[in-house]
Amino acid sequence: MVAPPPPGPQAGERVEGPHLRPTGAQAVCQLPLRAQAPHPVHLHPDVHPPAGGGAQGVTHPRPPAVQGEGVDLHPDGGARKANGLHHPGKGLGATVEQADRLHDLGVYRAAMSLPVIRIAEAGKYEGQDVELRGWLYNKRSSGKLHFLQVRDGSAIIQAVLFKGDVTPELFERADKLGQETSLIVRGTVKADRRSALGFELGVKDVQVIQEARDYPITPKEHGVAYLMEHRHLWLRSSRQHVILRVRHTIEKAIRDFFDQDGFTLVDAPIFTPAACEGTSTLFEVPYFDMGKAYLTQSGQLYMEAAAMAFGKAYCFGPTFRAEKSKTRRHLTEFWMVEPEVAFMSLEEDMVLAERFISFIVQRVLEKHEKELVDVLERDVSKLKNVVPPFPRITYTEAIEYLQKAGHPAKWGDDFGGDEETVLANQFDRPVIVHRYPAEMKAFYFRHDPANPQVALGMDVLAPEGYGEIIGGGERESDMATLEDRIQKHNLPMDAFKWYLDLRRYGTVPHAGFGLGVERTVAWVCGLHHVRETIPFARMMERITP
RNA sequence: UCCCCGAUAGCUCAGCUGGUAGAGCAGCGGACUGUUAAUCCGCGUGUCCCUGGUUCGAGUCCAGGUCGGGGAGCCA
Repeated sequence: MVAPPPPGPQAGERVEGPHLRPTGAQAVCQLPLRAQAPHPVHLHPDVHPPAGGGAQGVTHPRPPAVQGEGVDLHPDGGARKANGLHHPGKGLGATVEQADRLHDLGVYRAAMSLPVIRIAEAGKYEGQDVELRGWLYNKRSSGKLHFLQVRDGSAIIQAVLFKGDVTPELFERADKLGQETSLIVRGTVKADRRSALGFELGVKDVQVIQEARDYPITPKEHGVAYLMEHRHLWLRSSRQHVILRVRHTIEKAIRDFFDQDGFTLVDAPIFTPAACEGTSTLFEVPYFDMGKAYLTQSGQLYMEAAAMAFGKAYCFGPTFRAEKSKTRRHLTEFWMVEPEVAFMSLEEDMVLAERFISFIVQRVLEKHEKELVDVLERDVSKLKNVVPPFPRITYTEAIEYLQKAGHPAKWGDDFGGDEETVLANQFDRPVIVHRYPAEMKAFYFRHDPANPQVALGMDVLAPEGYGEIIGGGERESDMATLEDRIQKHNLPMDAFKWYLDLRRYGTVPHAGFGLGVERTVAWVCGLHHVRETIPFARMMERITP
């Protein structure tokens, strides 16, 4: 738990406007608008393949202003209200139209032999004419030239229009395009030191796919609540783009780590018959004639079965908690990865956890150090420390330390957020706290043979106040002991029959842990709140978008 | 469930001890051949969250409600 001086942006944080997002140029639901009499070299063969959806009537070459059914085309930006923004598909056979569009694009490419490239690889095409497909991120102008910032999901490039290089119609039109207008740009890649990317595009031609108006996320500040309402668009912003790419890298690193280490991915079920641990509040769902089922709060028990089958196994999936927690580190739906290993002790579990976390963090640094610094303003020196071994202290030592530091903690209490932060702040990398009072832990933890008062469990606390990112430990492998615990915890023995079978048929010592993906991403990125670490956050009072 | 804070223009906010609201940005029109949240000139914008109360008069004070933000407990 955490309640610390938030490292990242504060509660009232503002976030930038523009956006980013991958995906190819597709799903075009609006007829393209084209510059009249385009650049001589790059004439638009405004010839659609025999328009199957002839309803559009847009098969004529270069109409001055074509009116289709429900769709008006405007050669300039003057008549935007009529520009069909609000009825994209009206009167269109969308499928046919899309097909035409894609076919159409193919014709252009073939006819002009222009490579269609992603912006991130623009450097490979210096001096060449290329085609980019994307969205207008922002624009500026200065009299006789316009600067269009175009993004395609891979990066942003500045496309420069000189008045003398394009038709007057196109030049005027370009100045009126709204943010997030989808477009295709053709031009020459040029090296330029003034560009963040190192390259610019000298524009020869712009083809508008759909003209966007009044995009809600402007290049100015917005509140978090507003941005969360527009999460589906907020994903396009450069900040969100970095965060979700780091999440992607972390998820890939998780899979790579376990894959390289001989683990088998075994997916755990989402519907479960009862509370696995008997602790948290779960989401109930009706389940045919069998009464109620619950959304999983952990795949661990199933991973114990998997570990007995595969030796080393892990699951990686969503987890659900119905607790009414309104904090910056809680979601009702979050992702957790849970490895479980046969013949593994608590000590080895801690070694696995520190190797695992270090691997993830170093992988993120390899791939995203520049973005972490430039966009998220993360102090990466604190991440570079994250290498084994991690400091380890027992719960009892932690309590003693807190008491010396003047906290009213006593043995048997769980740590509050403040205490966790105080502990974590003593170290320059994650700290492992182990051997908690047995009573605080779930029934399946093995108790320490040297001191039955404590369970062989461990938590990994992230630095800088991010709190618990891993919880795990060694499981009870003795059947009689386990049966006894299930009874004492008042859990339904029936539901654990299969679980006890794991002890009946070839039981072995085993251990594992669970790592919360969102908290890990929040820590690595230095974010204030976990809601930014998942594409569409589910929280107590938010289920849309 | 409990505690604290907030709600004013499309967005972000200001609005003092009560006198019927105003900045920046966005939008629109114009200027500018190197802009980087471009700049400069001009234009428009309001159920001041809702209901009731106090008052000559409420954005402002009071009560209740709604919605949002943060925290506690619990967890990853």
